Amino acid sequence: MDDAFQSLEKEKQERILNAAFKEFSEKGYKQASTNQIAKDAGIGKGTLFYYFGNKETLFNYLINEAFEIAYREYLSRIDFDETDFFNRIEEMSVLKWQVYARYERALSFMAHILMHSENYVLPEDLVKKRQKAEEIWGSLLTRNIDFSKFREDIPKETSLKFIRWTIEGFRAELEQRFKQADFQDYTNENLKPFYEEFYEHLDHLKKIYYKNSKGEQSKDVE
Amino acid sequence: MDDAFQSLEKEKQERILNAAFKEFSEKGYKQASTNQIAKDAGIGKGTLFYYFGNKETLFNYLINEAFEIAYREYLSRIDFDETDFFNRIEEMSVLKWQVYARYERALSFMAHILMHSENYVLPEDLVKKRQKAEEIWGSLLTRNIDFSKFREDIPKETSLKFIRWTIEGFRAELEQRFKQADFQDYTNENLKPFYEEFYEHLDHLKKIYYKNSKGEQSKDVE
DNA sequence: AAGATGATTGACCACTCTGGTCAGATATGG
DNA sequence: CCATATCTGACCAGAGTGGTCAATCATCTT
Repeated sequence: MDDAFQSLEKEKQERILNAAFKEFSEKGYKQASTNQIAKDAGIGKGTLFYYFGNKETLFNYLINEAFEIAYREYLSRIDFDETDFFNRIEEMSVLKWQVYARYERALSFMAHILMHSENYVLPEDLVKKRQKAEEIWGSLLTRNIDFSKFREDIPKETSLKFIRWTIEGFRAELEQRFKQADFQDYTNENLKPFYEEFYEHLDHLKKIYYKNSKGEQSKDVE
Repeated sequence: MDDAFQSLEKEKQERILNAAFKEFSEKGYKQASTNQIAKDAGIGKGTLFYYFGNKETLFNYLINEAFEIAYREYLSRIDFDETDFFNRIEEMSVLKWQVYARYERALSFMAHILMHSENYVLPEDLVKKRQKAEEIWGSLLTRNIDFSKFREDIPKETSLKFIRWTIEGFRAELEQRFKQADFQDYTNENLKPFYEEFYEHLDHLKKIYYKNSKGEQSKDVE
């Protein structure tokens, strides 16, 4: 059959895709080994080519799949009716962690190809998808946000960048910590302390970048 | 001679080291190709092995060299008598850019091996150097800093992290912009607009994270 | 039970690239 | 002119590459 791969049990599909996501995002297109992918997925090398024909087709399939996931599970779910900046960013972060827990490999793969986009020529039908995704992506933190709450003595765009960078820094630190501690089990239960840390940070950021309408700032000396 | 490499003109040494730095930091130890390094350095493959004997020795030489540079050109030059946090961070950043302009490849290489330290076993004499470097590194933004200037309503460690993350975010954005614009010429003249942007950011951060002794914050509405 | 068809495999292919060697060429200095 | 140090790329065995295919296995139909 032509789409033998589609007819597989979902679990097997996922095993194969994850193996491929992993290999490609770790080594890039050229250095990635189809042998390794097959071995990692627990199937024969011939089977892999039976499904996808050749390396390039597999790669394009992965790109499409990753974009599909990112859109379906993340971008399309943002609630643009939420106008408070910090509520929006909280919603985004929580959603992102959930997606990451479930589709870590796919998202790492996407991050890789976005980061090294110079090296890859996307097939035409994917270019549009990419543009649309980037458009939404870029508007996540700005569309329909109530910026009147922000302090006035710093340009709004600057505040926005600073907040984004701060949260990205926190995310990177978490990733580091997870890696170091061999963190595996991304259940909500296990993540609880990190969520609390995150909310604490959000509170501080709000204190910093929102207007201080109550004038609390001046209780200086301890 | 045994240290034929040391007797070369500095320029040739540097060409070879840079080629090696580049290859190793892009591909990692195993995937890096000695052929590529030789070609990139503009010397015969035999010559490379004449100098270093084998791949591993070359690699260890590079690690040592990178640490040497980081210490000599950066860590040892920080002025710990400067107690103002933002002056300290400004000094560090400027110094880092200078070093980066001159030793980009070596620093990227060091970043790579620090990032993937799980994969590499350092030779014993380097472990000590690494520890010492990390010790200094970790104290750059804390030792002999006057923390009484910071606002009191946010934990000092939190403020510190936030500032670090913000500046790291700015640095990452600059790197991105440079890459996109094929920026090559790291002369002070060319960097000027970016310096100005940086100082502006520093001012804003100071306004944000230092105590607001003059109570300026409340000039709200535009 | 026999046959047919699709799914799966790994040995195999031609080819590229690997780290490393070494006989010979070239440069240097006495 | 020799001796010694420097430098080279053809060459090596081995590993790994993407891709093929005859053979096996599994499932279903008749």
